[in-house]
Amino acid sequence: MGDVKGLGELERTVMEVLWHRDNGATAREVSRALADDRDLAHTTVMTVLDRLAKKGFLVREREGRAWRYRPIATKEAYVAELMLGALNMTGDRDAALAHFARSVSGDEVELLRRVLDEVEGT
Amino acid sequence: MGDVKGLGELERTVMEVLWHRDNGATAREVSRALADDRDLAHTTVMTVLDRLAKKGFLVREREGRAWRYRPIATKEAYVAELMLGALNMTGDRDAALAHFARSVSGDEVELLRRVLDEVEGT
DNA sequence: GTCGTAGTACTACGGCTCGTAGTACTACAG
DNA sequence: CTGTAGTACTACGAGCCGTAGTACTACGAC
Repeated sequence: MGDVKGLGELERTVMEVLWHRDNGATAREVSRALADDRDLAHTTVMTVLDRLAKKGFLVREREGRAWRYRPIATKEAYVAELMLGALNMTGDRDAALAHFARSVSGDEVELLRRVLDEVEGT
Repeated sequence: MGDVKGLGELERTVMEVLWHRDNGATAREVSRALADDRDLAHTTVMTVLDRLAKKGFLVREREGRAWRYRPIATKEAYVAELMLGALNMTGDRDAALAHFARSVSGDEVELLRRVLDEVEGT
């Protein structure tokens, strides 16, 4: 399992677009989606999509002459993996985990508790 | 609150050394500590320490003519902050958090539960 | 059948970070 | 006064990322 790479700003923005739609998107679609906020050359978007695919964040499959890109993991999985990556960086997972648990807000403590209960049932 | 920067490989190694001792260390001490594993010029270590200080990971204070460097945060705090950084990257903290909670091992679920209980008491 | 349009692949370049280190200067010990 | 440890400052090459151009292809419209 390779280490979880952080993504760049634009890369993350593009991932965001893909995460927001079921069924992925073509370069053109991503381009259009970003057109409102940012003024990017179409090829820029294509390059980024290509890199994301090479990095293993996207799969692409043919759709006519174009490619349709799909995220391999959900955003939540990605974030969770980043978190685990950070956690693995330490020798003392427990200490770090404890510290983390104390850093989340009250509501989230509630949420965590619920999820833990649910996991317990497994 | 700036974003949590990831550290480079060597930077982390150096932080590791500092985290492993109370009371920080001088450049020379870090140099010596690393001498076994890596063959680094002394100035390299100094540069790294300097950068870490500039990035806000270390404080330094005079000790004779030398500087003594001390981590500003504990390793656990750093890791926790990295995790929170990842978590903040998402719009849906809850979903990510839930996903994360499901990704930790059984023992850690136990640990988390204990910590949560403790927090509750606050 | 040719012309525009959308699509692809490939290449490129500048900025920033990081690993790595040299050099030049200073201050204290013997 | 000379070596040694220390500092500050500068540097350079690799890699990543934002950004994009160019050159070529395939399909639809006329």
